[in-house]
Amino acid sequence: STNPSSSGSAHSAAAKEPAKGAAPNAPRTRKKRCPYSKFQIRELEREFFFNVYINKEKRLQLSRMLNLTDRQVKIWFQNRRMKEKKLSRDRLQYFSGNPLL
Amino acid sequence: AVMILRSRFLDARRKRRNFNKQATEILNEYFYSHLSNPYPSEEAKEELAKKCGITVSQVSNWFGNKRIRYKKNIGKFQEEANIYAAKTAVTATN
DNA sequence: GCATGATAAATGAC
DNA sequence: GTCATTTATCATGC
Repeated sequence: STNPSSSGSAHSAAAKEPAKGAAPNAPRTRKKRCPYSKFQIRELEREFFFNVYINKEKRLQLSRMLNLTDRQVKIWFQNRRMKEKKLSRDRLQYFSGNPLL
Repeated sequence: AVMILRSRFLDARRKRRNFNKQATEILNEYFYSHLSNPYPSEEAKEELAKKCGITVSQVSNWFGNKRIRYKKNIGKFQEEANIYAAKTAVTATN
C-alpha cells in the first residue's frame, strides 16, 4: 500500500550499483525486490502497448518520470516480454482443448 | 460466451488450487532423490508434468518454491526428507 | 494462522 | 537481446 515512488529511495539514494571507484570492497548485496506502484505500472504498461521494445531515450524519460533507474525500466520491459510470451503459451494451451471455441 | 470464458481465464491464473496428493508425492520423490542437484532438465520437467497432470510451468514453479523454502528452513523439512529418502531406498532395493 | 501455488522485481548465464 | 533462476510478495486454501 505504501508507495515506494514517493520516498525516492529507488532512484536517488545509493541502493547498490557498482559505484565506480567509490568503495574497493564490493559487498554486492542483492537489491531488495520492491513492488512498483499502480501509477508506475500503468505508465510502463502504456508504453509497452505502443512498443514492446523501448529505446534509450524513452527509457531515460520514463525512468525520470517514474523515479526509477533506467536499468529498472529496461529489466521491467524484459520481464514484461517474457510475461507476454507465457500468456500466449497459456492461452494456446487453454483454448486448444476447447473444440467449442 | 467467448468473452466470458476469456475473462475468466485472464483472472484465473492466480486462483490457486492445491495439487492432488499423488502429484505432490511424485514431485517430492524427485526433489529428495536429487537433493544434491534439484534442477530437473526440460525433458524431466515435461515427464513430471505429464505424470502429475499439471503444466511444465507449474512444475517449474513448484521446484522454485521448494528449493528456496527448503534452503530457508532445512529443519522444517527434515521429517519429510527422511520419509522420501526411505521410500526411494526401498524402491532401490527392490 | 501458516502452507502453498502463482506472480512480480532482480540477477546472471549465454 | 532471451531465459532459467532467485527472492519477496501476493492471493488463496484450509
